[in-house]
Amino acid sequence: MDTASDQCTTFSVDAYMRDCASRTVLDAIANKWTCLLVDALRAGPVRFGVLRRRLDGITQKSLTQTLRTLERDGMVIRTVYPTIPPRVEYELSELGMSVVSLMKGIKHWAEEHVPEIVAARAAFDRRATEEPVPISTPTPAG
Amino acid sequence: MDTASDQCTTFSVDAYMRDCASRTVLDAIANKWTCLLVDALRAGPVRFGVLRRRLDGITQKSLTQTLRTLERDGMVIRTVYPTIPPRVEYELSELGMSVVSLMKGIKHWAEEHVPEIVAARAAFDRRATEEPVPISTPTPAG
DNA sequence: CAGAATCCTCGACGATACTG
DNA sequence: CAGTATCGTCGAGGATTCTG
Repeated sequence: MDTASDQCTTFSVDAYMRDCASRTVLDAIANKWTCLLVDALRAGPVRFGVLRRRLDGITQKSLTQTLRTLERDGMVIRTVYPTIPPRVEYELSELGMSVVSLMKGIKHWAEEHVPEIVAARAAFDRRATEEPVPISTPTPAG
Repeated sequence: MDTASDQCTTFSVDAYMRDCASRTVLDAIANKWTCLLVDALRAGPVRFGVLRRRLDGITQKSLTQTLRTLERDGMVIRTVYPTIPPRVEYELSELGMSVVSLMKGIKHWAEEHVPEIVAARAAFDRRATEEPVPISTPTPAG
């Protein structure tokens, strides 16, 4: 995507996997929980337990993992209050806020075009099911 | 993301997995080859073999699969010319063109912010490595 | 040429149990 | 409360072989 943005020549996979900025972003946000998590953090600092309840169905492991990854990516700030019992708060960094904007763009595109996608899938599956293999349909091609 | 876009209350995972438009889009384009493939199709109709050579490193299986998925999603149009040897051409539909726009937005955000992400990762990893577990470092907090 | 079919690996994610 | 540790599943994607 970066390698051949102007010209469509030959792609180098290795270079792509290393250098393509879009891949980095996609890999960072396309995970199962990342988008929901970022969304759940928009309103401000939240404690771990609250997040877990907010993202109904997430595992502690997945939540910890996703948060850790986002923290490593500089999108989430983790603050530990050394009290008993422990208390940890998570909030979006500036970069994290920017991710919200990015996701807003994706969401906008999605709401505009997902219906077409759904329709296309339905049509495709219908064709695949109904069409009992048109063996001899001599369509006089142009 | 859709379910709780205004209010951050409780998410229903099931509803999210079913209904969230953003998830549909992310799942559709975040695959390993999809972005590169769409990019490789931008210039116009291309034959299978050309695509395979253009996406250096892709397997026939992965290429076929990715193309089939994109076709099912209504983003790619597949045209078969019943000649011998067979000849199949792939091109972007209008929806596919729209995906290019979407990816352009993602790419823009990426080029703007990936450096920060990379830096954050480096800093995080450095901290994790160097810091030899500060067992008894009585830092007079505050 | 443009695939279909098969086998295999590997990482994401869930379930469960334990802890400071 | 906020995790860590361990095990198990499941699907994406690669490698290889075969075909109309």
